[in-house]
Amino acid sequence: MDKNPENKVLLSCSCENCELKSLFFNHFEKAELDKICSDKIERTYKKGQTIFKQGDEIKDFIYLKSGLVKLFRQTENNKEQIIAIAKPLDFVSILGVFSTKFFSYSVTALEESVTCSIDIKTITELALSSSHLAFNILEKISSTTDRIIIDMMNIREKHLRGRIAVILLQFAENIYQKNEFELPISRKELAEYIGMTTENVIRILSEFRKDKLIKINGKGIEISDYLRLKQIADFG
Amino acid sequence: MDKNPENKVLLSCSCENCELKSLFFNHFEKAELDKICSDKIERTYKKGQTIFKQGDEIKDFIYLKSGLVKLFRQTENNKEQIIAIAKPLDFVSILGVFSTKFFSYSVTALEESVTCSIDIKTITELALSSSHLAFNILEKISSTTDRIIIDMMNIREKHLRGRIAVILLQFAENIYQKNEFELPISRKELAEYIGMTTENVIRILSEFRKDKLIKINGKGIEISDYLRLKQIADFG
DNA sequence: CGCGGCTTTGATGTTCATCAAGTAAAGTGG
DNA sequence: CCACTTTACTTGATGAACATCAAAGCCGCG
Repeated sequence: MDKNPENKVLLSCSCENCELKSLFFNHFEKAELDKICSDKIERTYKKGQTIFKQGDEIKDFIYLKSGLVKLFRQTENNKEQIIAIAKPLDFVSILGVFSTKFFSYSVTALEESVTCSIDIKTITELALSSSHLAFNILEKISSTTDRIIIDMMNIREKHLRGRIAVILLQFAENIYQKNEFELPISRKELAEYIGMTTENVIRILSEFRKDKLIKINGKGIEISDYLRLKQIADFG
Repeated sequence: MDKNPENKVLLSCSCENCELKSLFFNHFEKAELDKICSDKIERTYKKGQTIFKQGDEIKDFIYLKSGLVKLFRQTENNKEQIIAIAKPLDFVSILGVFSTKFFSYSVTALEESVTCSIDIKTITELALSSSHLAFNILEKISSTTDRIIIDMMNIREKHLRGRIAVILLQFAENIYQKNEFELPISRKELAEYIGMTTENVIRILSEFRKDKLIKINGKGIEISDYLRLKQIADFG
């Protein structure tokens, strides 16, 4: 490639300010950074828009710059299951991204979101030429999928009240870092996330409200009694 | 390949014949192979023996040369959950192996098994110096954890009969490649694997026997009506 | 407007866990 | 090797947890 004045190139593609860079690109050679910078594509999605669909060919390696998205899959019986919710700086393409040709799940935006895509061939080539990059990707993808597995096993052993409590605390602690937040998903999606029915999600949220554990205002949730909710989450 | 006098060194540590080598060590430099060869430790475990325990420090990168092992974890409520069953050439250290200091799960042998361990520092150094190795480990670990996630989600949406059917077919197809096999785990462990009670595992196995889907002889299972079992597994 | 999707509550039935009790098998120490 | 203990296996009865069905109010959107 031709050598443009370096500053200009970097600034023009805005990678210089990308928070993700510090996360795992910190071992990059200048040349690699330039390559990614010139190849990467930023895309903005409105709430509800599809980023990719189950069955789509895997062309890009994608991560989330800002916003919130859900990863979900369609079962044989045509029901949807939410696999995970990704927040800024999470990788969105995790499952099978380097080992299969097609996505086994879909991703849609839960709020206005910005993704950054790098051609899968480019990132593969770079990973094959930079062991640090490969290793950092390995670390990041592994810890993400590990988290998913452990969370799923934790949820599985709990009764419905425990599941709801766990998921509310997850939103409060992991995603919003606040005791008061707007649920980014519907009751139906909540049900698909933790393996129960919509009706029971609603019923148990109402119970929690009556028991003064939380306040509900549509999608707005406020955790009023953190300790008791925590107890229920841990099995009470 | 190259038939030089150094073959002797390779033969002496027996890596030459290790099937795993072809799986992901195929890009190794000679020096790397020698390093692994001299550092690796093979260990034999009898049925029931512990390979490592939840909470142990992660000192080694471990894969299974022969035999069969179970990966399981202890929940807060002191119950055991089986995460996966690993067969020869599977990695045994998958969750958190490069991102945490302590194992979040235990591994025990279900039958006489041989593992090969490589010091975690050694493999990390090698991965950091060989992008091919790092990339191959990434591919292998990812596809293993992906498989676990998808299987868990498939199991979750099924009724108990479907779960048992799925798991029996998994043993027949993935592990033994035979319609007749000895269950390597107890009814209790089967229950811990697919999230149900021991009693119901037994009940449903008995139902399947009465319905002439399978034959049971203690731990011996024979699948008599593959098609109907498959239908139940896929939801029938 | 009215339509479809989301939400809510109640009533009903099914699936499943729990409890109990007995048999078989497998490990243990004298 | 046998008595002993423990662990695994099995079946039935019961009740709790949960899904399903039904009906009505709500909200956003074309």
